[in-house]
Amino acid sequence: MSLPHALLTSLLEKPTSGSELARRFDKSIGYFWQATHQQIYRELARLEEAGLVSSTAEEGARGRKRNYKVLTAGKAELKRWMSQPSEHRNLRDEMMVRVRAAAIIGPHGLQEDIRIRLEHHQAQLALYREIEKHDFKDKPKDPKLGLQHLLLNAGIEYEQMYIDFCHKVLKQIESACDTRGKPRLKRA
Amino acid sequence: MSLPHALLTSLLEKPTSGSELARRFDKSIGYFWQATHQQIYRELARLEEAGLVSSTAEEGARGRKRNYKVLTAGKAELKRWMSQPSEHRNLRDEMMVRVRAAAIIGPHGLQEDIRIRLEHHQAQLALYREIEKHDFKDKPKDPKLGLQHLLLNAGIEYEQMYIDFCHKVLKQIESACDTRGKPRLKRA
DNA sequence: TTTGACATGTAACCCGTTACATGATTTT
DNA sequence: AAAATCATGTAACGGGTTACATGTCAAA
Repeated sequence: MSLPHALLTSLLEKPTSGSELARRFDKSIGYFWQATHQQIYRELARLEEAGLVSSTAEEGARGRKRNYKVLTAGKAELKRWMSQPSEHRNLRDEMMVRVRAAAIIGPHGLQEDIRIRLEHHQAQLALYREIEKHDFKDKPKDPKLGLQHLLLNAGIEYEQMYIDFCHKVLKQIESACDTRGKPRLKRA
Repeated sequence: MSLPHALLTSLLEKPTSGSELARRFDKSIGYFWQATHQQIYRELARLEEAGLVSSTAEEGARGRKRNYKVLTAGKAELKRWMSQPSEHRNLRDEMMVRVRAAAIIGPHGLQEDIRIRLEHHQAQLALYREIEKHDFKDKPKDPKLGLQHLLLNAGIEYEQMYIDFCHKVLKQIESACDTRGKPRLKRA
């Protein structure tokens, strides 16, 4: 249940509207926690209902921009949440399942899929590096930015790892095909 | 939608019952795709309904062990799925959200949380290494195991990366406290 | 034969997703 | 003023999770 707290964090940094939050979620926090605008609106309504945030707009002002800001209770809730043990989420990656399947029944076109993923992760890596250059390289050691820089670096390392993994799998599939002339298929 | 295909893969490797699959999912495939026994039973029922697997048990034999095996159509479906582009899942990690929050309102007990996570990931890493020693070290280069070894290594590298990240964050928080005597808090 | 563990199943809930609708605002 | 766009919202669905229920089998 991180979404409300991600929103609180984002609103604490700078009060804004739901649509703006949705856009901001494509960056920064969005690298580790994504949300569609429907989720965000739903959650903002709940947060307001719970008295954790307030918005500048009368009831039922559909279509008009609402500006949200965090109330004291909201900040308190965020602190409370921070001091609780976080829920652990395991890795969950469809491609890994496919690699496992390929180990059983052969590649069956997995290479193409991996190449697509490779492109995506390479693009993501390039984006992160661009952000790093733009946001962190000039300010040598602002301690306020330290944690955010660590987050960005975690993203960078993750992408590098993923890219590396893709290359290894491609190489492995290729070499297995070379040795045996053909991907291993147990005939049904 | 990987669960049915993960089940097909697992059943192709060795036909078994739902409960056994649930147990096996705690290992191997389970490192990258988890499922509770309810999900597994639900999905097995669907797969049988769709004619992709068959089970040894008359209708409505509740409580009695059912042995599932993959039918030809099931294997075909798995191959079809493998040649389709896979869905991309972004990272989604609650701890990262907390680190981001800590960058805004200060640590607030985050360190303790990180230490718990550290222990977990260290234990996971140790487990993976144990598996590697047990399953892969003696068989130097069985090409059939190549992909599975790569998967295991991906898990190992991921855990190492996560552990490393935790250490960095702890260090950063600590040093920030040293410099300023106290974690930076904007008073409400 | 009763107890307890095991195997399967039912039900309800919440989050995340998708499709779409409606009110406001800006552009032409 | 009509059209396009923006901001917010409603509704429905599916996967994943949790709690619990029921039937089977083996051990005491």
